[in-house]
Amino acid sequence: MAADIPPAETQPAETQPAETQPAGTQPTKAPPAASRSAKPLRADAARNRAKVLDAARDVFAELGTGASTEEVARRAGVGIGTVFRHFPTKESLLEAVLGEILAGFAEQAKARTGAADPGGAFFDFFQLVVGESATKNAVSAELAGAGIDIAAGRADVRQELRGALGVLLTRAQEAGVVRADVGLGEVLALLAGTSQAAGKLDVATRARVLDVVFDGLRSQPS
Amino acid sequence: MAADIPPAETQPAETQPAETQPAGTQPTKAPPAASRSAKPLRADAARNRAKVLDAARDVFAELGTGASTEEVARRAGVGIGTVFRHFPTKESLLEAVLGEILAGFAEQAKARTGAADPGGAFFDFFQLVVGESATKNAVSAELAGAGIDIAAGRADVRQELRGALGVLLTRAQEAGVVRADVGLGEVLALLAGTSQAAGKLDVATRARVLDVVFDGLRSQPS
DNA sequence: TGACAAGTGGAGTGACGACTCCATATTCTG
DNA sequence: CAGAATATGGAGTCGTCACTCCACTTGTCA
Repeated sequence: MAADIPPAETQPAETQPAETQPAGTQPTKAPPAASRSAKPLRADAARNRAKVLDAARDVFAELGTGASTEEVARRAGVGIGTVFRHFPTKESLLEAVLGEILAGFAEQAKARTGAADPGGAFFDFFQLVVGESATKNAVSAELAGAGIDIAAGRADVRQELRGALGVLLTRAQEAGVVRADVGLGEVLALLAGTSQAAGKLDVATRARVLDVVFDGLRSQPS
Repeated sequence: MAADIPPAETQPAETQPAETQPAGTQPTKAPPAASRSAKPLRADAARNRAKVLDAARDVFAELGTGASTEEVARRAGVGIGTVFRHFPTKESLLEAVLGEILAGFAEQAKARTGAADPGGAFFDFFQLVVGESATKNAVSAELAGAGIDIAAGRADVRQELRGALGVLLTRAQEAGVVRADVGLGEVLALLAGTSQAAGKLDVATRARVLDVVFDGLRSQPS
């Protein structure tokens, strides 16, 4: 479960190299990157784009989303002009970063949809997200807060996440592990809130908080 | 002190959009809180200070803490100079607003410390804070997030809140209603996280989220 | 009531941030 | 390898914001 979010894969021009999809992932929404229609992007350009995205993730995580674009450029080792060439707006940069993070989560969720132990898969994923968010602090704060609206452009990614998490949740409920009266909305809220709070907690406290939330989510005997 | 808890708010919500108030408007809480020891403060000055604080609360709640000081001045119906006379720094303004909110919570918590039903008092307070925060949205986001550090100056108020909540928690635990293995830190994190998440939830979902958290906090039979 | 301290408003200042422009550099194509 | 297409960096523009300054108004007190 120590699966990191792969920071690689910045170039969306290709379809998933390999997907661990044990069962029934329909090609319904198959081409996720299809809409990136136009240009092949020159080699150095692609490289720089990736550098910027990487730097942006770090900078925003560290300094908050209020960090200046210039700081991102500096950290990426490129000029501001380059940053703006790839992301015409600071907002679009934020959106891209957020999108990448969400995509990572979505992938992790999907990888678990076929797990033998639905309850374990659900809680495991929940914990993973909270853990990740604790590190990426500021970004996830934004993720949990207003930032998620900013990322409205990545509606596709959000849908993907919601879908996968929905499956995880349903299966866990069908297995009788998670109480039946919570929906995706509640789980997402809990996930966001817990992630948000986890950021400034030590591991032990975080574990106890998670324990409380998990207990609340479990099917009650009564 | 074991009196009834008035459903009253932290502050009477007499929000009026008008900026130039007609004669006969009672400013909320003319003499600012308490222990403002030093200066006698002229009558109109006190009035303006209150207007600014009020406006600031609204503005920051509505537009986020990024809202400009000028907007606060406008909303309060005073000049920017006046705002800065009372709060020499934007940060100090934020601090004052946050301090007021926290003080309100602390008061509510204290009012419940002697309640006959410790469990009820604890959960009731928790719910109250979450509900308030949902309205005051942006401010509480800040409260839950980095903003709480900004308000470091109001350490006294924070301590007060912690103290009162601590009593509430302990009593609820002694009554066997709340599980014994959570501490103030966990509760505060849960409170902050839930408040944060509650902001953009409809009432029904919010209620269900609270239900989950409360169940998690309750003493487990196992 | 008059005089003085306290308070006020808002134009002005300096800093900083997002975003533009373009001369120059790098990659690609035939 | 030449030329076209693309991409780059960073100085410069424009707007906004926190905060200052001070001529003027208002409250207070003898």
